[in-house]
Amino acid sequence: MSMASSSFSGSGNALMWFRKGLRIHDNPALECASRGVTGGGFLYPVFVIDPHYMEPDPRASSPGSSRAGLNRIRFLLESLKDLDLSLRKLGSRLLVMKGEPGEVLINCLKQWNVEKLCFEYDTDPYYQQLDMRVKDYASAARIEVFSPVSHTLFNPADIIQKNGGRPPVSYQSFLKLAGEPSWASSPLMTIFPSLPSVGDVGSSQIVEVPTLEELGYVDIEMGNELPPFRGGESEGLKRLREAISNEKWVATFEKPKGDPSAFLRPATTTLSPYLKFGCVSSRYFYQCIQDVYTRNKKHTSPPVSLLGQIPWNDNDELLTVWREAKTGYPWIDAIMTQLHKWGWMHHLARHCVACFLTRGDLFVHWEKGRDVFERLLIDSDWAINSGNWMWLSCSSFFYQYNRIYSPISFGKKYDPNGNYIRHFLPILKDMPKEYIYEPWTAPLSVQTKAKCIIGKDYPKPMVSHDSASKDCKQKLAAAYELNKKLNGVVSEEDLKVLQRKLDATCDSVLNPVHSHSSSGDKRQRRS
DNA sequence: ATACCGTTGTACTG
DNA sequence: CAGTACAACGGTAT
Repeated sequence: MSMASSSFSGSGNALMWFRKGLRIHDNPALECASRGVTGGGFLYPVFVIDPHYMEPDPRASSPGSSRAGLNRIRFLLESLKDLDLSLRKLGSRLLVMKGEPGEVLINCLKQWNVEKLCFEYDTDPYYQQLDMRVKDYASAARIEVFSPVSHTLFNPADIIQKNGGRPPVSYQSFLKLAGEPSWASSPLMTIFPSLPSVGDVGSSQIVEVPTLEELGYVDIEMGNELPPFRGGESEGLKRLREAISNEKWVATFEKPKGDPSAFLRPATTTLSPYLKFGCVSSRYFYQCIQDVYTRNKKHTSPPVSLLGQIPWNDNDELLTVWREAKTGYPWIDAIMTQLHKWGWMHHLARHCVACFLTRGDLFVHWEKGRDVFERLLIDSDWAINSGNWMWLSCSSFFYQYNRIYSPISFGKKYDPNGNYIRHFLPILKDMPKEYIYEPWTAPLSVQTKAKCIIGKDYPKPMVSHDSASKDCKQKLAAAYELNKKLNGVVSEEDLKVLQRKLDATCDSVLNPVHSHSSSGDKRQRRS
């Protein structure tokens, strides 16, 4: 059938479904929806509040819903508020509705006589499923669907296709396959003088962007530290402009050299939450950086087969201690506290806690850690988060398992005084810097003076890093060896046998350290 | 088959 | 602060 003839004689109405991509600038779906309105038709900009994502879950391990921590929900609400404001300036508004998104959307399509549906393509498994349902309905109802790839610089499907149907498993091969984005030198900023108006919404229940209280978050402790990130396109673009205004900083930026303990003024752009929700377009961000590179010729440059083959522990107690920031290693616990309070940490800080949970010390499955990050980070993205956990746990992409982050010395080299720890773990704020990374080594008199008795006010280390990390290395070596021997085909039974064998030899995880040895006398090494 | 390389280790030395 | 030894993986190019 012909789309042109149907829209000629039809309503001319279009529906823009916002999920991520909460912005006006460089928004191909919004642009298409706006252009798609014909002959006095209307544009319906919609956001659906999904109770599973937004409503309090009293059984969750920390404030928030079952799927999202409070900080991310707050960020999302702020972003929606800003989007609504921007739409109103253009003569439109955001139509906020509550309910199961698929159901709500299909109902809207029916009621409002929509001929064109536009929404950004999303690779998140949750949206893959939802979008399939909505698309199926739309095609049956002869509604035109436009779902562009605009959240990411590249279409993942293109990369996989170029690689012969398989995802690349090294960063170098990914870079090579990706190349230069096709839109790299075309203008992306869309300036809308105005948007088509919103039509009659019939019997649909439209609400204002809710507050946290209206969503049922009534018991939020006030006076608690708020994350220093306000959601929304306006704030995101402001931060982007600030970041790129220092061209020398942009041109010489080297990610591994950033200071993970910097929190008063973080060492990166901190644009990740804005990119995650699409408040800032990743493509526009890319172009801004390219512009700086053009003006600064000398600049820095950028970097699945093993799933389930590593015999990870299935120990939820270890996971809980890690999640609740009670490992007894101040550097690790401070980072986990920042995760709870801010929903954001420096990427190297994320490395430290991810390594500690998985291949470095506790040997807990990376998926457990991923799920904690997925819920609590305000910038968590399903693919990036999963990929990074595979990377850090040496499950894919990265395999040098002997390179383990020390929960003591890694942080110390950036922040010898321990200011970061003092800020996020105030119980340790009076601990002398000689002991702040290893407070269990402080003499009792020092602990008393610092008003922090280890084992009472702050926990003893849950494991000895020295022996735990040795065990982890041994386990990974055994897993890799088995994997090689069996040519990558490891059965559940093989894994169980390996697990039993390793449990017999490695038991440090069950034996917390009690020694008060100082850091200087652990030099014994044998091979 | 082999050599080289890899987004971001640690600990010691001069 | 740069250079080195340590131990040593899989992917990729030749």
